[in-house]
This record gives sequence, structure tokens and C-alpha cells, in this order.
Amino acid sequence: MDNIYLNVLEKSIIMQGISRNEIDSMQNCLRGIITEYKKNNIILYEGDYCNYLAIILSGNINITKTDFSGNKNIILKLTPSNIFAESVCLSGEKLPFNVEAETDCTIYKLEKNKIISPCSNSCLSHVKLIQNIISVLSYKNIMLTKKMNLLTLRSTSEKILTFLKAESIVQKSNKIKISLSRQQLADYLSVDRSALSRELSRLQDSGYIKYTKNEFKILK
Amino acid sequence: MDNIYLNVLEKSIIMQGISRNEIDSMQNCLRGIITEYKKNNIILYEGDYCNYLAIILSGNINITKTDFSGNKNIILKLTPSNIFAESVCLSGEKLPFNVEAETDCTIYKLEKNKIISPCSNSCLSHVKLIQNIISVLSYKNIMLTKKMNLLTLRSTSEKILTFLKAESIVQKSNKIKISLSRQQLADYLSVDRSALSRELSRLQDSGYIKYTKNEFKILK
DNA sequence: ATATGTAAGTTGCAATTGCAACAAATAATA
DNA sequence: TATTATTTGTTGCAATTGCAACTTACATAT
Repeated sequence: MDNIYLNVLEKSIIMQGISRNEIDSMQNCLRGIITEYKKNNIILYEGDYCNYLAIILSGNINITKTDFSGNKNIILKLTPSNIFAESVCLSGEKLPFNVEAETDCTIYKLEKNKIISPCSNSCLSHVKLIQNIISVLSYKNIMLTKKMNLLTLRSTSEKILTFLKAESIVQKSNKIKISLSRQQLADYLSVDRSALSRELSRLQDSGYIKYTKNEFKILK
Repeated sequence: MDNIYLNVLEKSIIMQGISRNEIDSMQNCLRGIITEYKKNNIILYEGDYCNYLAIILSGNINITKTDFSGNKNIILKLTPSNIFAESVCLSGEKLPFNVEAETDCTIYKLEKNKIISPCSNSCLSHVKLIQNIISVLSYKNIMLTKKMNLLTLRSTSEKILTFLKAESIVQKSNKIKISLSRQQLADYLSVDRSALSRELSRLQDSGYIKYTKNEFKILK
């Protein structure tokens, strides 16, 4: 396989701990297919099935979603060595979004069956690949679950307090430093930034929390 | 292994396609451990790490979460042959919830390393187990992603329209039948039931949708 | 048919929220 | 340092929402 492509694959999260040489020789069992797409082409449509996991070799790709009023929203921007369609491919479910080529791009497609079936020569790198995929899927699961815990709450103040409490458990302290900006936190909690600011002030006034910049303290 | 336990394991989602005999003999490579817990004991605490995937052999278990004001909420009720802690175990992340024994119970613990490392005798059922786990994780991922798409929206009407649009894509029609009751739909969209009813009426009045009972039609 | 129970729709009201526009604080740059 | 850009906080306002209480519709049992 092309050296430049190997460089990209090497950086992929599902190739962690697998050497360039191994990636190259794994091609014998994986038989990945390299496909090119032209700028603005739609690679996968919402509702499609997809039997491959994709790794971007070159170019940029957007995960998009068209809402009920027809506006196209970019949910995620992907760059070389990022993967996509992994959950869709491995679960056999339909795509819940579109995948579009923002620029001309090249992707490396790994077929589901080739991934999850052990190769005849039972190569260790293939085992490692599967372990990496399990890591990626389970990690995503935890992140989604954590976010879900917040998003199902009905008020901004509940979201804030729950977020801070969860952070305090992780950081094992009542004093919490967060790495998100206000806008990022608002996006994460899925509320308006100014409404977030307002609720933070209120919670401080009512004595629930105290904060300066990105350092928070839970009081009650 | 105990026959009754094998009956339960056989029904587990991660044992699909693996026979009772195979499950029994897989014990040679999996070396699962059977542990008992007394009613009301806490099996795992939020913030803990956990290096095993668990299958319930007997008894009932609750996934709970204590909110900032100290109220314990039951997020999920689990019964024999259900699994838990799979994402936490396989990702190495901390638990985002508690696990409690609602009744006296018995659980079967499978260590992460034993699961993801191929056994020396490279048994086929072990491969199938890993495939099942990948299915479970990726399926959960898709479900969580779909729900997230809805929960990040800011208004109930947006949630409704987006939900219906997604369903119409899945059901390939503008006429949609849904299997959820109003209360279940409200819970799924994470809004108040009466507020949901109100918005449904409004959307119908404004000519966006039309519905009778659980049959919906998208108009614009 | 009548009674009982459950699910769904309606509505008033207070509280919360998003939005917009602006002010203040902070960071980045010339 | 002065200037500019970015981030954060504040506030008025209209719209949305949750909540509670009640009505209506539908189903099941007596």
C-alpha cells in the first residue's frame, strides 16, 4: 500500500498499537478497498445501510443532517485518519445522518465481515484491530450515556448542577476546573449561552455554587 | 456449570448463536466468576472502575443515579440474562451510574482481558461472543445517537418534527405509525406529556402534521 | 349497561428559556 | 500602550414549557 496512506492509517484510532508494516500486511486479510469521491458528492445517505467501516485517507468529509425544514446542518467535520460509519456498519442499522465529501477525498473501506471474522492465519494485528474497535465503540457509548444523563433533564439549572456533580465525582473534589468555554458548555448542555450565564448567576446568588471563570465550587 | 445458569446465559444477548454446550465449555477460556449479592447492596458505585462485564444469573438489579439534591433515581431495571457494565468495562472509563441489587442476586462476571484476548485454543464460540459484543455496542451507539439528535433540539415542536421525519425515512412513507404511547413518546423526547399533546395540536392546527391516535402524516 | 380505570387532550398560570442587543471583561495584536 | 477581537455577563421581552388540575375518550371488567 502507498506509503502516504500508511502514514494516515497509522494515526487512526483503530490502528493504535499496530505498526505500519503490520497494517500493510493486514491488507491480506482485511482486503480494504480504496475509493475516491469528488467534492460535494454524497457518500452515504440517511436511511442507507452500509456494510463497511471507513477511514479517511485524504480530503475532508462532513457528517450532515437535513432538518424537517430542509436546512442542512453539519454535525461533524472529519479529516484524514478519522473513521466513520463504524457503528452503522457493525450494527447493521440504517444511517441516522448523511456523509458528504467536502473536498475531493479518498477513503479506505473495510468490510464488516472481513473485520469481525478472524483471518485464517489468525494474525495478531487483526486481534488488536478488533480490540481497538471495541474500545472505540464502548468509549463512545460512555460519552453518549454521560451526555444523555444531562440532556434528559428538564431545566438548565438541573443540567448545570448535574454536570458539576458528575465532574466533582470524576475530579474527586468539590472544586472543579472545567476545560470548556461558556459557549462550549452551553452547546454541551444544549442550551442558549446567555441562558446558561443567567442560570449560573442565579445558582451563585442562591448559594448553590460559587465560581470564577472556569473554576467552580459546589456549596450545597 | 449449573444447568439453570446455563439456561439464563443462553438467553443473554451476548450469547446469541452459541449453544449451551459451547457456553459451558467456553468457561475454560473465559473463566467467569459467579458472585452473589444481598438485597439492597450496592454492586458498583458511580465513579468506580470496573474490569468485568456482568450477566445477571438470578435476581433483579437496578441502575441508579443520585442527583445533586440527593434523590436516587432508577434509570433501568435489569433481570436475569441481562448484561451490565459492558461499556464501562471495555472502555476502561469510570461508571456514570450506580448498580444496586434490588433483590438477592447472582451475577456472572467476565473479565475484560479474558473477553478480548483470543483463547489459546482459538475457540469459535469465543469469536462469536466478541462479534455479539460488537453488535451490542454498535447498536447501542446508534440508538443513543438517534436519541441525541432529538434531545439536542431546543423546542418540543422541533423534536416532534425531527422524530417524525426520521421515522418517515425509516418507514419510507409520509404516513407514520408509531408504537409509543403519548407518555412514552414524551419520555423519549424528554418533555412533559401535556406539553407534548399541546404541541401536537398546535402543529396540526398550523398544518404541519395530521394525526389520529398513533398514526401521523407529515404535510409540509 | 354501568362502573372503573387508564390514556390522551385541554387550559391557566408561573417559571424558564431563547433570542437579540448591549455592556463589561479579558485576551490577542499591532 | 493602544486597539481590536473575543468571550462572558446582563437584561427586556416574547414564546415555550412544566406543572397541576380537569375533561374527554377509550377500554376493560362487573
